[in-house]
Amino acid sequence: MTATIPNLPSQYDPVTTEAKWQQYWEAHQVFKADPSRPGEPYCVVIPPPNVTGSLHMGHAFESALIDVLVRYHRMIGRNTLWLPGTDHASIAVHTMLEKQLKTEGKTREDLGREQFLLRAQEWKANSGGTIVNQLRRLGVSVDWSRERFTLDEGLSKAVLLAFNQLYEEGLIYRGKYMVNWCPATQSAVSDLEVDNQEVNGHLWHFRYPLTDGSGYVEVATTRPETMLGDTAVAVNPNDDRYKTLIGKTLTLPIMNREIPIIADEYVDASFGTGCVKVTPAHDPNDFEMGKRHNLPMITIMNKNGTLNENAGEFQGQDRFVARKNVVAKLEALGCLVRVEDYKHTVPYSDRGKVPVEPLLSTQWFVKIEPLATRALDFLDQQQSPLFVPERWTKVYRDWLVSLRDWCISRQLWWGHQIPAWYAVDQTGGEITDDTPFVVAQNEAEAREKAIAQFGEAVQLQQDPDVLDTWFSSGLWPFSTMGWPEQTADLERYYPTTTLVTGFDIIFFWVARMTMMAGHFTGKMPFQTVYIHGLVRDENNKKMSKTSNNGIDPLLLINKYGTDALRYTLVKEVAGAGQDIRMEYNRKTDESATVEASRNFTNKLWNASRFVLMNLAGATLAAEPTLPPVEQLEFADRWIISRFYQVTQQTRHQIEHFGLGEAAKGLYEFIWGDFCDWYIELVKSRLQGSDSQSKQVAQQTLVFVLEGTLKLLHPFMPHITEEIWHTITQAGDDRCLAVAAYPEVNSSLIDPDLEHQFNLLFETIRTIRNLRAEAEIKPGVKIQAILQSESDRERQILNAGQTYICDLAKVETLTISAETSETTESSQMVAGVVGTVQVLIPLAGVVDLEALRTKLERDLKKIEAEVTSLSARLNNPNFVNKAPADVVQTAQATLAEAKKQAEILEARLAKL
RNA sequence: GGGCGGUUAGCUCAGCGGUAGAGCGCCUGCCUUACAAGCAGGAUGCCAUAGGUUCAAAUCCUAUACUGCCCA
Repeated sequence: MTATIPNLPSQYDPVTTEAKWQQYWEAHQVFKADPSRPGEPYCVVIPPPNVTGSLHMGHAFESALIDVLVRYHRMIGRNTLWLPGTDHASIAVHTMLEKQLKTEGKTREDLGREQFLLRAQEWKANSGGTIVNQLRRLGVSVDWSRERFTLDEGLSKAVLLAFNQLYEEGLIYRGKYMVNWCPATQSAVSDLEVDNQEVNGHLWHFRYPLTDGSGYVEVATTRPETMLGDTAVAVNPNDDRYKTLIGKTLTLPIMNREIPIIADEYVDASFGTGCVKVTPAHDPNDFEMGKRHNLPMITIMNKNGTLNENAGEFQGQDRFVARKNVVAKLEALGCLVRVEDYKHTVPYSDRGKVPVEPLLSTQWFVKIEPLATRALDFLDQQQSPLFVPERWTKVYRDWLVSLRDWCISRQLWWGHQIPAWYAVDQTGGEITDDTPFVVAQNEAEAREKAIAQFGEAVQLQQDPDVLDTWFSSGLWPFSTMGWPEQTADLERYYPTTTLVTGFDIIFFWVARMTMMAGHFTGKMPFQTVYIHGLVRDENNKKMSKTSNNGIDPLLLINKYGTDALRYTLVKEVAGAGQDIRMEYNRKTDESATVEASRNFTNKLWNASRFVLMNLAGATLAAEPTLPPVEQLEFADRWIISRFYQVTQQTRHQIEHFGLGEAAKGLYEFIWGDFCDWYIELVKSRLQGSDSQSKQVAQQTLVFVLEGTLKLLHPFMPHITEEIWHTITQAGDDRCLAVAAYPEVNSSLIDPDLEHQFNLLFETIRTIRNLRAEAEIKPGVKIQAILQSESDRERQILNAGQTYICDLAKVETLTISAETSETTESSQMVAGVVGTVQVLIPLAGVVDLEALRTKLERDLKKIEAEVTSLSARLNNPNFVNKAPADVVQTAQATLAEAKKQAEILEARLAKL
């Protein structure tokens, strides 16, 4: 459309280019979804990062994967929405703020709930945008106009409704159960927030005397202080050693409490002495046993981890101090038998980083079984959702089968406050375990309900606790689209198409979403769950905050560019679901793998420069087209065939989540086929005088380059957008991000042609190799003789004559069927490709010994091939049982190898 | 203890029934007017070990070893 050919700067500059296009896409609302537009919907919701977090390699990796999928589907015409947002990370923010307060010598109680929340909001306002802005630097194609936050008004409404509905259906209940108590954050945490760590501890053996003075039993424990709360000792009913003791009582040392010896199947007779102390209020298994045997449940601990009044003389001591003191006391009483070193697992609080205490406490729970059953039905009857890779299905399934009820209350302030109001006037103005309550969507409704139940004078107080963050995250795929309102978005984009997330979050998040979605929407929230691995550091360690081994993606982005980093991450993911390792030098902030990708961007940049620099006299079309097919030359047809092949492969790979393979395929096409071969093949035409040939080459270059930019765009959005605008002279109104992805034109795919080119390339390589070995200077033009008895080979070589001459620097090329007098000479170096004998005459000295060595080496290789192939073909089992085409290929290969051996032998004979 | 991965060139990893590949690194020669972040050529592997299935195994099966992860 213009005669002025723009020029690109000599080096690609990612920093300014990337910022430019990120601003452009956002300003032009390129990724804003419109439910009223046509096209099959393609929708992804972002796995919401913590609002207060900052970008780490995991986000970069996951976002890169999602962006490839989303950009691809947008380009193939799907009505696409990628919805971004963040979650409020209740415990993380809470502990962070408490730490901050501590440095000021304050507690949250000093501040009060209102002030504390103000502070939290302030903090969120200041640092909450960090991760979102960092995500922008990845160039993700999200719809920012739909950004959501789990504490938003809309999402909070969804949480309220969900809670109320589940409560009314009897799926949420309040009760006194054993929970994981984190003394550091002083909150209950769910089973999932507990991390079992192996520690080198001790096993203390104690002696408890029988009350009747007839002896004693020996018990062992890793937590001696809990003995203060023991209310029984249990043995296995089939354990002959203790059968006679069942029903007798013991006197608990220190506390001098009389406790029974009970029989319970739970006890493993082969472990330790076969006698187990039972502390129902401080151990989950003991709790169950206590319930079975109606044992008293004595809580000996305060919520901050110190012992309470039930611990007698140890009251007020921290649990670990008390542990030492209890042991000392038992020793003084003569009840300590022995102490052994013992490796065992201790549950730690994920957030608090201290051992959790199993504690009997009143909390809110979600009854999981009906929800899990629903999700399981979807999985078993409709294979929904589909996991990629498939093996994660089992992980997901096993989890749903073995779920325990979900403790959802947290004794924290930052989050969704539990919508339950207590009639505190009924219990002396305080919330106790027995205070009656109503559950409602708001205080007014609660009052109405409460008045109906308790009369006008009722005094209400809302539950001070908040909900587990995952309760709101579980609603994410539909709450973000406006649920419970029937919005256009919900109608159009829900259920979402694909969820992309790490396997570490299948339990936390994926299962909770499917359970919640199954219950509230009657559908699975996504069709496919694409599970990726984790990013590991250079020592193969998982990157995490606690190990402090994270690599800041922004450092790499600043150094190599977003496209290079993204491409590296995607390329590495070939074996889907596999962890990827980041190779990285912490001293220099360099990464060889990212550098390689950066080099690739530069290669693409310079190939594009080359194309533009050679368009003199040509016009740039807004939509490049192919030259008329009949004008296409040999090489043009070849690159076009390759282009459509790679188009087909790329589309297929992306559709099947083979993102790494797709990325690698494009790399090979661009660097190998397009740059190393096609550009080199057309250089002489571009400088030549045949104007039609020149024009066809120009047009083909532009066509293939433009199509390739489209193919590559989902992987490297910025550089492709930049180059595309230059070569298509697109104005502000068009952009590559919403251009149509190339379609496959299979009529132009020509495998036979590609084979022919392989022979040409091999011939060129052989000549180059011979030149190098003969130490012919790179600039020197030479004479070459190609001799083959095969008509077809000669035909191909003839068609590619100029290519061979150009690329192998051959001045005089002779292609013949027969050996001639000149070829009989020993004054030439020789090689073989296919059944073509490649000969380069050397005026003067040929190092005959060197040549002989080379030929013998080649011959040896080929003879080995002949031997193995012959052996195979002489085996009747192979010929009879192997598929015909395999046998045929083997025969053809053998024939060729024999011919090659023959040629080499003849050559050797001439020396 | 149960489950799931991984083990292929010096390094990072592809390949997953037809006889081994890439990038980086290494060696040699080149500033050939797109690119030295580059070009051309080259070397390098008992595909962890042992059995088995098959005409044929890096590839499928069974053990073993080492290694990582998840769950108790």
